[in-house]
Amino acid sequence: MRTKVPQDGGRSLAEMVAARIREQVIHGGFSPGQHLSEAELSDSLEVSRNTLREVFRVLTKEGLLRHEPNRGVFVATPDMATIVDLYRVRRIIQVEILEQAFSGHPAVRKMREAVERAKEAREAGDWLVVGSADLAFHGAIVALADSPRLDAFFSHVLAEMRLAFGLLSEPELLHSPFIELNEEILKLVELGKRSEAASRLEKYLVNAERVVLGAFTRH
Amino acid sequence: MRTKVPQDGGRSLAEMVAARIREQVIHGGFSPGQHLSEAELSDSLEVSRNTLREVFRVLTKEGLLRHEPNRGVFVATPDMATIVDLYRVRRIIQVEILEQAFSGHPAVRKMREAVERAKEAREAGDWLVVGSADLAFHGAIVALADSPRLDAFFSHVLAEMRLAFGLLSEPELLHSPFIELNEEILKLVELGKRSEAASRLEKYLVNAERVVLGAFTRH
DNA sequence: AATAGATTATTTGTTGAACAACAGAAAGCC
DNA sequence: GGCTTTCTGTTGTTCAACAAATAATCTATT
Repeated sequence: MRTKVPQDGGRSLAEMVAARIREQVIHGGFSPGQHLSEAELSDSLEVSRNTLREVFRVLTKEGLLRHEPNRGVFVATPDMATIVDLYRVRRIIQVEILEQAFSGHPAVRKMREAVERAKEAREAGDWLVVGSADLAFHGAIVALADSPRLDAFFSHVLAEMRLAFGLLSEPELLHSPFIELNEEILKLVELGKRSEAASRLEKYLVNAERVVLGAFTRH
Repeated sequence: MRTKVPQDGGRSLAEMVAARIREQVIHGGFSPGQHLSEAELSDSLEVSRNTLREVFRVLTKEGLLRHEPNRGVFVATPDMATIVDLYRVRRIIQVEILEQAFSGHPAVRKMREAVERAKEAREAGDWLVVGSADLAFHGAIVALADSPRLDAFFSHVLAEMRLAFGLLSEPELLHSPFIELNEEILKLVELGKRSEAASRLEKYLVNAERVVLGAFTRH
């Protein structure tokens, strides 16, 4: 299947190939643990092997691929240890950020938009959009800290979470129960009740971790 | 100056070239903002341009280099915004980790070793080692969280801090006053007084940020 | 039938040359 | 001096080649 990456003014080909593969990894276009052959993929994407290797280095740094010297590159395989670590990271970062949040911050608007979008998508039964909105809500929490480094790091965390969620076939179970909770956290932030919001978020994360680990166990 | 990277059993050439350049960036072998010419550097390191490009992608992701499409790669230039963000990241991550630390954790030993090493190096007047020990102390704090992702992220934070410190010519000012404070934090952790340790660390970070920003202003 | 060792095939890691595209510098014109 | 055009140098990408490492296959032994 030849799928040449179209040119998008301004962006380098490597960037676009990276975006393409990132998208495919996150949305299950490759199997977990799948080996990505340089020769095959460069052929099907119609790019040179060297360009693809640059892309592999970048996506490996983002945690979506795993590079083993002399053996090649594999799609990352989130396992239970991954889930545990991701939620640990989130508990440390998100909770602390919320403890220091202020309600007038522009990112609160993004949190609100994400909650509304999730509710609409739930009515329409579009669980993929619900999931995206849920994760966007959490990215917006991190954006409260005004830290480009934390934003970038957390975007990798979210990408890995999407990858992990993609392994599970229960989007409704993963996201639906948390829409009301997100709204509650949002309201607390809007009211300036930071400690309560942080406490609520921590409970949410502990719960969500349990749910996700449970779903992993059933696989 | 031709400086071929020696072969080191098992590691790929790209990895070793990355390590070489990382070392040079951190220790001031290049000027801040310096443009790194692919042609020149591949020639002087005696590696192919393609290999070097892979390395550039990796180090760019680590924050040590800045890649501008079609213009090339430049050594990162920590400015005051960088310092502000790095300390913000540290306040969010390190303080929260310390709030949850337990005194029996193996990383407490690393913290202790770093403090001892700093004290010895201070006696010997070796401020570079004092600085490394100080940063290792902080890496050990993060290691208390047992999170590979936070460890990796923080190692980049530390590399950027080293780069920033390298711009300043006052190692004594940057590190000496904090050896006793590190020991105090260590003692509190060893005694299980987490909140006090966290509070102490927060004050330290606020102070250190001021000192570093002050030194930047004088440059 | 299972295992170990040898051989073969495939893939990755690296190189170097080539060329198109882009950015910056230099030259020319008003 | 300012603007435009041309030139130069560098980056981005491609391709072909080859060495090294790993995986797959085959053969021999128990």
